[in-house]
Amino acid sequence: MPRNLSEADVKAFRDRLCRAAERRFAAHGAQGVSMRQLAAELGCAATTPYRYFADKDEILAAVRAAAFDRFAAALEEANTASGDARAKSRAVGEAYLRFAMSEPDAYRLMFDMAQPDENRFPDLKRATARARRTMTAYIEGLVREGWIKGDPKLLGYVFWAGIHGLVVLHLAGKLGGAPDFATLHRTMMRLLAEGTFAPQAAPQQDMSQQRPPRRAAGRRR
Amino acid sequence: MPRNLSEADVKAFRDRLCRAAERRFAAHGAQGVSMRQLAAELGCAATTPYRYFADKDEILAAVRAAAFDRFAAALEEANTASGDARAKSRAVGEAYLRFAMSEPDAYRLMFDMAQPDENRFPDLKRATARARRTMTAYIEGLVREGWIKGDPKLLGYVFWAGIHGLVVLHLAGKLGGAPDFATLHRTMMRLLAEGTFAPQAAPQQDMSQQRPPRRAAGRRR
DNA sequence: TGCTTTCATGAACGCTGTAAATTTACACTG
DNA sequence: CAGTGTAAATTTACAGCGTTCATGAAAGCA
Repeated sequence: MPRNLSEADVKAFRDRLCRAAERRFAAHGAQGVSMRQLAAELGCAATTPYRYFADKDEILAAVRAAAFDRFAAALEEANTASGDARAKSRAVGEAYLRFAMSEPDAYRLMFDMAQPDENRFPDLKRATARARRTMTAYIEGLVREGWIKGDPKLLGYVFWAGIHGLVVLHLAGKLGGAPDFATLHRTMMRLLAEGTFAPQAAPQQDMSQQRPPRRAAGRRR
Repeated sequence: MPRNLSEADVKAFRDRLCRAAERRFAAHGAQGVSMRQLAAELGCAATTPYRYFADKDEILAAVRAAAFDRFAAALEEANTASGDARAKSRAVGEAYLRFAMSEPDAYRLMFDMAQPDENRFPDLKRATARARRTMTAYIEGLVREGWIKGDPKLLGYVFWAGIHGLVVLHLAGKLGGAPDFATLHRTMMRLLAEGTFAPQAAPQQDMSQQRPPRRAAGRRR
């Protein structure tokens, strides 16, 4: 019988490769990294990784799944913050931004990439589901405690899209730094949260009819 | 003197190539299209395009600039809609979404791509500036007429990020179609707009202190 | 008709991801 | 301990990539 890789050996190699891949993906983009470079860094032949991964896409998927898991872990940890739902949501929001800003490449790897047929990679699917669950969970707490009002699922997507939009525009350098990011983020959150208390418009009726502009009003507080 | 390409000839070839490139970029992604394929479709040698473009990136930049111009034109046209600022903003918002949904690849080419050193391509820079100007212009109208309240520049970025976040998540298939997109978009716009009338929080004071949850209030209307 | 200059081309270079053939090295058997 | 079978690693090879450069074709002027 020949030598046979133990499960631990396989995991060790895969981990080593993923670490190298993530660093290089971050530096040069997933597509600016070649198998030969990766192999050289690992000190093995160019084709050796093919015993541990089906192809380059599978490496990318593994790296993305790892990023999703780190992201989810950060959010889950933040969600254990003491205090009411509002405090928790602040902590989670901060963790979200902290991750996006400190690991922009990982963030891009996660959300700024439409990897085709993600179903090929069950582990990636699991990790994305975990991250998503954590992200939207805290919205339910906010609704439950009355800090915002509305359908948690709907609001979850809207809040997520709002933050995500800011982050990707920021990471792409499209915000030009005009208003600083913290202001943008605070404004986005404040508008969305406060907006949930506005009376729901009558669905689909002719809202575009003339109606006098309002000039603020001051609700309360 | 030898034959000399007229300016019109150059423009004709560039346009022809850009049309083919855009179609193929849309179908297979900018990076899944090779110069050889492109040249084959044009019926010329693989290296002929290099007389008209410095490299593949310049082709991409030209295609992106064209997309930005079409996008800006659509928004500008919508901005001439009759009615007050609110009607205009509705028209512009619809034009934005219509473009994103009917030409998702062009949208991704425009916003979902961090082309390095865009300054290399002045025409691209011009086209992006034009699109951005149109996008944020209508916010000023809304503020001027009192439909929303606040700093137009800040609000412009926030509204843009909100829409953009929804669109990219939708295009990336990350919304799962749970709430339909129209609902998400309507909600986002409503929350942001109504939120601008909420009293501004006192800046930076300890807002995370306990404060009783509010259970709606109903502002007016 | 020739000369000159511009444009188009084909060949070639150094890459890429990866399949297939080949070599290496280990664990077991006689 | 030598021998052997086979998993693992390497080498080789291929098709394709973006791009450069020497070469050939065509066109205007003398």
